[in-house]
Amino acid sequence: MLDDVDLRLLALLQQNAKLTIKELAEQLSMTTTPIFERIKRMERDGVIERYVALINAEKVGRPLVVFCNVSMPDYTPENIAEFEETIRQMPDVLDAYHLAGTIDYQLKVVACDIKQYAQFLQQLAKLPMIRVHSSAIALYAVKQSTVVPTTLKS
Amino acid sequence: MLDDVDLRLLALLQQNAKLTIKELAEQLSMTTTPIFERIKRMERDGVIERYVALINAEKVGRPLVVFCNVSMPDYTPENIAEFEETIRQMPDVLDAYHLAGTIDYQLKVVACDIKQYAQFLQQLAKLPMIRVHSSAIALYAVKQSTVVPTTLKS
DNA sequence: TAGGTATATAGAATATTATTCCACTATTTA
DNA sequence: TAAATAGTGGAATAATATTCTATATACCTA
Repeated sequence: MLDDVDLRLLALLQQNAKLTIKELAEQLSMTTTPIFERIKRMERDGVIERYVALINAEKVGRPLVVFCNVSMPDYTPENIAEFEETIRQMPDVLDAYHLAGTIDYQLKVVACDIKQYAQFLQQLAKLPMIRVHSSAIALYAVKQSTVVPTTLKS
Repeated sequence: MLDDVDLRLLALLQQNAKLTIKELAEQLSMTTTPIFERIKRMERDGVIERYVALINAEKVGRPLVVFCNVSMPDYTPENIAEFEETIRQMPDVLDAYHLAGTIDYQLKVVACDIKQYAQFLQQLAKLPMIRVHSSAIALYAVKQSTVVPTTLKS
């Protein structure tokens, strides 16, 4: 479904979505027509999901990243659906993964400071279907990337 | 440094970087000139770091997300610098945070399958300055967002 | 109060880019 | 061989970004 040109195109667009069709074509040694068509096809097919601006969290007053581990003792479909929907609607939770193992969920939370994170935890604690297990504060980000590798292996 | 209009502008651009100046101006009930200037200013100031395409990891053959916890028993500046630089150069590691606590590091890794993740772990195991502590496999993503909240509190 | 600064409106001109077409070519496949 | 697929090269048009100018407004300060 995706050939080598597609994958290299995705690599470029993941690094910089502002590259023009012309620049992309040059870097891939092709003309603009097929590049344009490939991009549109991948947008249509959902390979490219969206284009976004990445901003500096510190500069908008969110310097704190905390990983919050949560378990769900009563693991029912209703509890799962309700908890996950609640999480999706919390803007401070940037990422949330359902994990295999005893922890069940890991939430990546951004906060202004510890005090605000404490408030966040209180919100979580109100949810009856989960138990907050532990929080791990990030000292700093070693790496923060949105670039999914497109070449096989590494 | 950032006023309310800036923050609302950032909220829009974080959702969809393809919005035109005109559309942004309309949504903020302003004219195009100040919107254009505000964006350029925030790009210059590093508030907006970059524009990227977000792609569907599954559709490029990376359906697996694993969180890998690593500790560094001999916590020296040299070991820290070397390990972190190694991590930055591993394309399968999308995110890496230095955590407060016993775990030290958490890596978010994307992989094609468990077999490839095993190979990744073997690569990590070669690094003499760290000890791989545990891996947590993500069953699925409840939420995946790059949108840092720009309004105070939540 | 008067002047200066910063930021907005409104409109226009130009440059750049995206988007859509078309004719033609090369390669692969049925 | 004929049809289908994907590319080249070029061109036309529409949409956008970018740069400017003139003017208005609010706010701060001397």
